[in-house]
Amino acid sequence: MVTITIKDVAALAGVSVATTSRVLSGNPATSADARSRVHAAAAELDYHPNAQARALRSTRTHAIGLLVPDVRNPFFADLAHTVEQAALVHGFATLLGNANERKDQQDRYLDNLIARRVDGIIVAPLGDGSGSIRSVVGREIPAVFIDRTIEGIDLPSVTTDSDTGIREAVDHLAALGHTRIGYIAGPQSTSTGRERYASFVRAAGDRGLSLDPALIVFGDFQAESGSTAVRTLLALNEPPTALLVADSPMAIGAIGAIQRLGLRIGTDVALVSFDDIDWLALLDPPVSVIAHSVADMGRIAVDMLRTVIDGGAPESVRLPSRLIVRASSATPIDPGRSR
Amino acid sequence: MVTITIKDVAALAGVSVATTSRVLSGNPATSADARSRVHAAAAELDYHPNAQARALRSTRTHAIGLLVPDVRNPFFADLAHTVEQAALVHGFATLLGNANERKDQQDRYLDNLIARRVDGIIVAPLGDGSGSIRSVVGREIPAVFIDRTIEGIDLPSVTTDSDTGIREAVDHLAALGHTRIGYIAGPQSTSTGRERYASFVRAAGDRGLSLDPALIVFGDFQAESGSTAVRTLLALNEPPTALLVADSPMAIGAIGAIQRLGLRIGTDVALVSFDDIDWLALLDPPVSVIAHSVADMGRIAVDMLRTVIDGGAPESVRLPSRLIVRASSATPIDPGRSR
DNA sequence: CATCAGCTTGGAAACGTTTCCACTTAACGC
DNA sequence: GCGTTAAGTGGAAACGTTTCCAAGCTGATG
Repeated sequence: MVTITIKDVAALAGVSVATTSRVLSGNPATSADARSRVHAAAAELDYHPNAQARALRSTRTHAIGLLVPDVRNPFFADLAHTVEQAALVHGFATLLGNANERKDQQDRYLDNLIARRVDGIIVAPLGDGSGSIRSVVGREIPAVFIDRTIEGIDLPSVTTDSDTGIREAVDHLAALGHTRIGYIAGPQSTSTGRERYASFVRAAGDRGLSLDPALIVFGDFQAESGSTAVRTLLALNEPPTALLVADSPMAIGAIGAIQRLGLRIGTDVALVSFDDIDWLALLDPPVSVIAHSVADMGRIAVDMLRTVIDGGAPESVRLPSRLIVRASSATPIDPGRSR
Repeated sequence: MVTITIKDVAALAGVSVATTSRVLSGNPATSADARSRVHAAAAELDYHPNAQARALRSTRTHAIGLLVPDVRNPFFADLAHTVEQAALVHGFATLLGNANERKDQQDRYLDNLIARRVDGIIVAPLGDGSGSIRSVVGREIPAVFIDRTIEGIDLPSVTTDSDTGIREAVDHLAALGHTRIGYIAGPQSTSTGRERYASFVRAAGDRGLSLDPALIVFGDFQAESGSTAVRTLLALNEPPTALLVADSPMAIGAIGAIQRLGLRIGTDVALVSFDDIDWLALLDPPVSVIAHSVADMGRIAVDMLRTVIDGGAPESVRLPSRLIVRASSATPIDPGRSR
C-alpha cells in the first residue's frame, strides 16, 4: 500500500506542514500562492488525508453510525437509504451496522461505533437497556432512537404512533364482519412489538372482538416466523377469518404459507400488514397495509441527531400511521362459510 | 462526551501504559497479576480503546468497506447481509456505503473509505474506470469486485455468468411459442447491464427470434424505469408476447405497470425476471426467475478480499445462474390471440 | 522614522495508541 | 557463586494530523 502523507505534499509544494494543513482544511489564513501550490501538489500526489489522524487530533470524525435490526427488511433498507442521503447532505458519512435482530450483534456494532468515535449514533434498538447501549448513554455520546425505543433509556426518539393505524385496521375488519382476528405479533423484546400488541388488544377489546389468546401468536419480525404463525393459527378449531401482521417480512412468510395451504388471501382469509412496501401493493390481491412515512422518519432522525451533536436537546417526535385499504381485506365475511 | 484513555486505565491498575496496552491487545508477554488488574480497571472505567489512535499506530483498522449501488434493491440488501456476516466471523466490521446508482456518490464513498484506511474494499461498481476507483488501484488498497466489474481495472472479482441462465430463459420462452421477446435491459454503464444485454441478443439470435430493436428498452436498474419500459413496449404496433427483465426492481415496476394496464402476467404477457427474490415467488402468478447464489457470492468475496489483504492474488470466480420456471412464463402462447 | 496592526508562515506540541529498546529480576545450569 | 537466559516491565518514539504560539513581513499610521 502506497502511503502519502501531508509531509510529502508540503515538501512538493515547498511550504510547511502547518500551511499545508491550513490550505487543505480550508483555513482562511493562507495566501493565494500557497493555496494554489498546495492544491497542485495534493492533486499530483493523489493525496488522501488520513481520517484517523485527523479525527484523533480534532475529535470530529464527520461520521454517524446507523444501527438497524435487519437490512433485509425493506422497511429498514428504505430507512437506511433515507438516513444516509440526509446525512450526506450535511457532510456526514454513514456507517451502517446490521444487528440481525440479535442483541449480541447489536452490542458488537455499538462497541465498534464507540471505538470509532463516530460523532453520533442513530439506532433502532432491540433488547432491554443492558449491554453497550449503557456505554453510549454513560459516555454521553450523541444518540437518537429511530422507530423503536428502550424503556428506561432516556434518548430523543422518532417513532410511529401505531395506535391510530391499528385501530383503523381493526375497525375496518370488524365492519366487514370479522369477529375473530388473528394477530401475528412482533417480539415483545422490542418496543414496536409491545406497542403494536397492546394497541391491537385494546382496539379489539373496544370493538368487542374475540380476545381468545390462541388468536395471538408471537413471531420474531422475520419471514419464517410468519409462516409458522399462519400454520398454527389456521390449524385452530376455530381459526381466525382475518389476520393482522406486525411487519412486512412476517407478512411475506404468512402469505407464502397461506398459498401453500391452497388458500387465497382476501377471499379465504383477510390480511392486513404493517409497513407500506412496494411489492405488497403488487400482490394479487394487493395487500392492505398500515403505512408510516419512512422518508420523514429518516430525515427527522438526522436533524435530531445534529441538534444533539450541537449540544441541543430535541423533543421526541411521534409520526402518525394510517390504514391503506386494498383488496386483501375488502371482501365482507361470508357468514355461511365454514372450514 | 466523557473520554477515558489508556492512561486512566494504567493509573487505576497501577501499571505502565505499555503494560496496559499489552494486556488489552492480548500480547502474551504479561503477568497474570497485570492481566487481572488491567482487566478489572478497564471494566470499572468502561474503557473503549480509541480505534483511530490504534489504527494510526498499527495501520490496521479491522474494517472493510462494502459499496453497493442500491441498498433498496433486495439483491444488494441480501448481499450486504451475507458479506457483513462473513466479515464479522473474521473479525472485520463492515462499513456499508450506498452509491445510489450514481457515480458521484460512489466516488464520494470510495474517497471516504480510503481516508478511513479500511483494510480492504468490496465494491459492486458502476461507471467506467475513472474517478476514485483509480486511487484505490493506484494506492494498491486491497479490493475486489462483486457482482459487477469495470473493464480495464484489474481486480479479482466474483460475478455471475448470466449467459447460461439467460439462454435457458430464452430457450424456454421460445419453446412456448414466443417469437417476439421484449428485453428490459440494465444500464450499459454497468458490466452486468452490458453482459446480460449481449447474452440476450446472442441467445435470441441463435434461436432465430426477432431482433427488432424496438423490443429492447434500456432502464437504469430501478423500479420506475421498469414501468416506463413496459408502457413503451406494450404500446408497439407489434408488442412482445414475453418480457425478460434484467433485475428485480425493474421487474417490480414492470409488473405494476402491466397490472395498471389491466393485463395479467403469465396469461397476457409472459415474464421472467433476474434475481431470485422471496416475494417474486409469492406473486400471483409466481414469477419465473434467473437465480444466482447471493450467499456464495458474499462469502467468496470476503474470502478473496482476505487473501488479497494477506498479500495473495486470488483467481476471479464466476458463479453459475439458472432458470427457475414458475407460472408467470408457463403458459404456451395462444396463436389465435391478437391485441 | 519608529510603531503598530494585520496577514501569513513555520516550529512544535498534542491527540491516544502500539511497539522498540533497555532494564530489572528471578531462575537456571555449571 | 557466577554467568546466562527468560520473563516481565516502563520510558519514549512513532503514527499523521491540527492547532497553539511566536515570529517575520508588509504597509499604514502618528
